[in-house]
Amino acid sequence: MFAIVDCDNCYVSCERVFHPELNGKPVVVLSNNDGCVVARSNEAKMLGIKAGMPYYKMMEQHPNDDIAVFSSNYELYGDMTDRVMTIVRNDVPEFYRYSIDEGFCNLKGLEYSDLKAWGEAMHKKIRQWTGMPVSIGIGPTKTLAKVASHYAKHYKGYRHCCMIDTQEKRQKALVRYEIGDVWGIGRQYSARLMGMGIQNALQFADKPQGWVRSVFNIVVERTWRELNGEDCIPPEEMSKKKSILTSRSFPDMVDDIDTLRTSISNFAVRCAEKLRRQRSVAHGVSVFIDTNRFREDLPQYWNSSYETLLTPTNSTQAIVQAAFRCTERIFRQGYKLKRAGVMVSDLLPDTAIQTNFVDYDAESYQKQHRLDEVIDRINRINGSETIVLGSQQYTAQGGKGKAGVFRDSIRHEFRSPNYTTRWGEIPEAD
DNA sequence: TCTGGGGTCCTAGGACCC
DNA sequence: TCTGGGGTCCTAGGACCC
Repeated sequence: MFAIVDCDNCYVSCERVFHPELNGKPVVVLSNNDGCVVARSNEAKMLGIKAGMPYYKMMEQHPNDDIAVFSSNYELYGDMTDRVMTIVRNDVPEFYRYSIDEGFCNLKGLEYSDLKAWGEAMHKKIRQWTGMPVSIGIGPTKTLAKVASHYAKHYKGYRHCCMIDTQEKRQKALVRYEIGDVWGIGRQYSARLMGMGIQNALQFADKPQGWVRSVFNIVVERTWRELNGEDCIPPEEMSKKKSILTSRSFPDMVDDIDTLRTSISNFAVRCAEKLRRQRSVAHGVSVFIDTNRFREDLPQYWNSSYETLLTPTNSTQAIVQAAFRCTERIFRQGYKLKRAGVMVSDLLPDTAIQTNFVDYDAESYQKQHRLDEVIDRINRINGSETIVLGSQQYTAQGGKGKAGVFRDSIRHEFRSPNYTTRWGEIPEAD
């Protein structure tokens, strides 16, 4: 049997831990730049606020509703959810983190204990120790566990834990489950399935396997098998990433290369840090830039550029320089850019670097490596961006540009403090 | 005025090889 | 008029997830 532990309205719940007066009230958390609604409390959902709705539209549509609004604070959410997942990990034979707010447990060996009681106790413990409300679904496959967690979340009677462990329970759960809510069935597939008269998960699961395979593909077929009780999604302990992307939308549009380079530099530095954290090196670096697709009145331009590095690396300097070269190749005068990003790909373990004869210089390589290590350590202890490259802090707009004070150019007007990681710090005092 | 930021896997088709 | 039969690798695009 598998269990999934899933934080309820994760980001909202993190904020509420430090604002208990907001329990029972509508609360939303916004994406970067305070752009879209990315998390909603149940009360906010009941007001009809949709996920992904632009913040300004929410304000237009709800001028008189008393809605608490937070900018996203990933440092806080990351730390809170780490605590939750640690509690679970320490209590089960096998655990893997699936996303920031979910983790799967393999409960093998516990089959003869009362798993439902285990789930209820787990919920209680997490709530007590961290303040985070979670829902727990248990089933013979991960997809069925997901179905179960949906019921745990929406029906009080389950006391935060629902288990599918018999055929009758499976059928009862699936017949009332919309096809589009099934894990692995997204918008496109559910539209097609509905067109064929398949509304709920049981109708889908009852179709012949060969039909599913021939009309769709092996991915959808795998979901079908899971719904029929066959475990076939491999655990994949979120091992190392195969590519790493750092990208942002700009709060204001960018049309000069110096400002763009500053952002690209920041993104490349983040990519290099993430590479080193997972002990990988990258063979490829790419950069993309994009105008604002919502502004049909402005000329549109998007492009990307990729380059292969002679020697795979995770050195900040090498990756920033490659990203700069990519940027030069695609930047065009006269376009207002809204978004850009840096991606490192073709990742390899840092233990197996295939060096290149032409440009490999062991001494400077070692030097750079030690420098990166020291900077990582300082930034880990003192907070990220304690030390930055010169190229990261150019500010054309100037303004707050106190020398040596690096600020990312992201709007987050309603950000809460990093309660659990940096006491006393007031982010974005200005 | 104002619209996020990450990832994964699969498939079809083209280039290229013998 | 009629023009083989395999392979592999890479890429772009499309689907999905959170």
